[in-house]
Amino acid sequence: MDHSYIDLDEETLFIVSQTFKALGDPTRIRILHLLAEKECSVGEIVEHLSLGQSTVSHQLRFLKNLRLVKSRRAGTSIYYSPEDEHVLKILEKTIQHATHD
Amino acid sequence: MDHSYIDLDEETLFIVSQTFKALGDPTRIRILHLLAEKECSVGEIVEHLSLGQSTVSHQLRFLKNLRLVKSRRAGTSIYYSPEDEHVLKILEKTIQHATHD
DNA sequence: TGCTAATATGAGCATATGCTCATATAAAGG
DNA sequence: CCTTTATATGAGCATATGCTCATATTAGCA
Repeated sequence: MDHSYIDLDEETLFIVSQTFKALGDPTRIRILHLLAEKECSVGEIVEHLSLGQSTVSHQLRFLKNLRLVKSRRAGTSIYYSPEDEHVLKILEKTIQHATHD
Repeated sequence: MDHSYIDLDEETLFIVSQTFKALGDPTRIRILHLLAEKECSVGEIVEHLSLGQSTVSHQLRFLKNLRLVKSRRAGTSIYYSPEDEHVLKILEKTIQHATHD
């Protein structure tokens, strides 16, 4: 029997699974897809997507911890935008794929 | 305020999130990554990845329901291989991305 | 037809996830 | 400073997820 297959190391596995987990939730997909179109404040996300303020804040923290979004302050508002181009492209391509099939 | 943004429809959201959820688990990533290299029977997956037989069977059913893998019978063994090229490419690219950075 | 090997399935359990409610923090303006 | 507006955070709860154990199913073979 052949045992030459080299498994993925634990760190790679962790990074990759975390990344896809981030994309595996409808709320986060909606947020990222919106931010792909334009930078938004928390309040704008809440309005556009009809979500609770707390929900959005929690999910943004999640996405920020994974460096998928970044933020900047403008007065009392905080504006979010995508940070990881690679992940964003994957998301948008998969949405295209799901839509046009 | 501008409300012209068009949200993703529910079905697209479901398909996309399900797809990424499938890739969001280390065990399934390992299985798919192995199958990307070569078609394997359930027993071979169990051996290569040191997983429980039941665990592998359950995850394969999950992946098959999403049409990410297909199977063929050969005697008492059942051989699995990837079915969705698009998803497989995304996985492999993301692994590359995580590895070489 | 029994027996064995390979795979599938269901129940049960522990942990993870995502939401809501309430409250905390932070900045701007009077 | 004090209030208002915007955002963040923590606790609690319901559901989802992934594993293990036991058992069922299926195909090959004596």
